[in-house]
Amino acid sequence: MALTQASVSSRQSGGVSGMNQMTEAKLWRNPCPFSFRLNYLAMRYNTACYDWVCKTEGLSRIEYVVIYSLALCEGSLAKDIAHSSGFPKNTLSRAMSKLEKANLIRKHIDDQDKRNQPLFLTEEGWALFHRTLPTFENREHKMLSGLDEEEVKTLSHLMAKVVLNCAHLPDEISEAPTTSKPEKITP
Amino acid sequence: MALTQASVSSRQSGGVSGMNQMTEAKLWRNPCPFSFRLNYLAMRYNTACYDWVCKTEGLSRIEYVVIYSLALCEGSLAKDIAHSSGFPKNTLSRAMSKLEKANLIRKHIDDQDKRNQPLFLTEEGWALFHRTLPTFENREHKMLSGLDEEEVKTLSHLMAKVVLNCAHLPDEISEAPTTSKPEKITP
DNA sequence: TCTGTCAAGTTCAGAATGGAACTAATTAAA
DNA sequence: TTTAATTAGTTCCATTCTGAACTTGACAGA
Repeated sequence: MALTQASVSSRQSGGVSGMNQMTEAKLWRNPCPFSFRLNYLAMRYNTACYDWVCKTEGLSRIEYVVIYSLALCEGSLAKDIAHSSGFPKNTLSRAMSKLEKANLIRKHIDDQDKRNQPLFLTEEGWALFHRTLPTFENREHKMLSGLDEEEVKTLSHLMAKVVLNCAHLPDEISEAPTTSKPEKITP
Repeated sequence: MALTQASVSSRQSGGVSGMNQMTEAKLWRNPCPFSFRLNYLAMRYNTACYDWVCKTEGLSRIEYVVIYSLALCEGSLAKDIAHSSGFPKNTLSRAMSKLEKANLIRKHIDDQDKRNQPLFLTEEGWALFHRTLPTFENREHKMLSGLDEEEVKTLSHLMAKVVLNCAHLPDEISEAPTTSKPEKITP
């Protein structure tokens, strides 16, 4: 990836951090600084980790997300994974077929409601999870290594708070653009 | 999206927040809680905003990212956008052709180095940016509405710190899995 | 027990994606 | 100089993704 050497040209290098000027701009004079930081950090985490898991285990991002999700919550349904990860259900359906063929997960059938297919990791699935987890933990740990213990706690707490708040937001933004409200058309 | 009604079945509902059990698990007993919160929040922001911009302006996520990036830093090159956004350069190349045809951006030629194509917004590009920005700002604002002013400041500060720290991390994870180091094989 | 509605998951065809090979320009080395 | 290596950006095409339609099952109301 990049952000290492700043191009020294008419667009002078960023200065402070050795980042290129655009990344500096997005960090420090961005009308949506929070969203940029989220996306940037997610990208720095995901690219490294999922490239690695693809190389070492031959699993795509979504396939690994299924394994990981089941490790945290066995017996869940495909739709639960869809909801917590944001992937569409047909993409998940494909991932799960592959994982089942690879004998990493198993589908059960819920006799209460035969539409449901509670999912479970096989022994091989658990083994894969346990041998890959340290790399993911390690990347997260390295990303946070610039913060002291107290700061990590604060950050965790605040982000959890935002996640909870987020659950109440509508999924879709209503058509109307955010023009200043047309109340008080005439005083 | 979801997280609204928890499925009340053998997998009992999450409790606290009205989220489904899997999302609760990923929030509260996840070995990588930070990464999940990042990805989840990014997803909640991106899905809503980019679906909206697609519906109202007919631009894909990456196309809008180009517009937004240039609004923050005109005269940048395609590779700068690639670096700060994580999209591959061929995908960007395609996006830029479309934006140029739509008369939203313009490519100049750097006479110092003819490989470079500094990019600029046209008047129409600026107009599009200005009429769409409020929706993005608004979504960010709503996501953070559960925090008070002081907390938002702290969160911003800590995330910026993590971004800066991240710039030094390697892009790729070395092949070797994170086994305990083989030092001191025999005492 | 129909009949209509909704939910979970699958299938499929058209669209989007991105790795690899390419062009063109620049710089470094011989 | 020539030659090799590097960089910005483009093109190609096999793979992957995803919206929409579909299947199957559950269930509410008449």
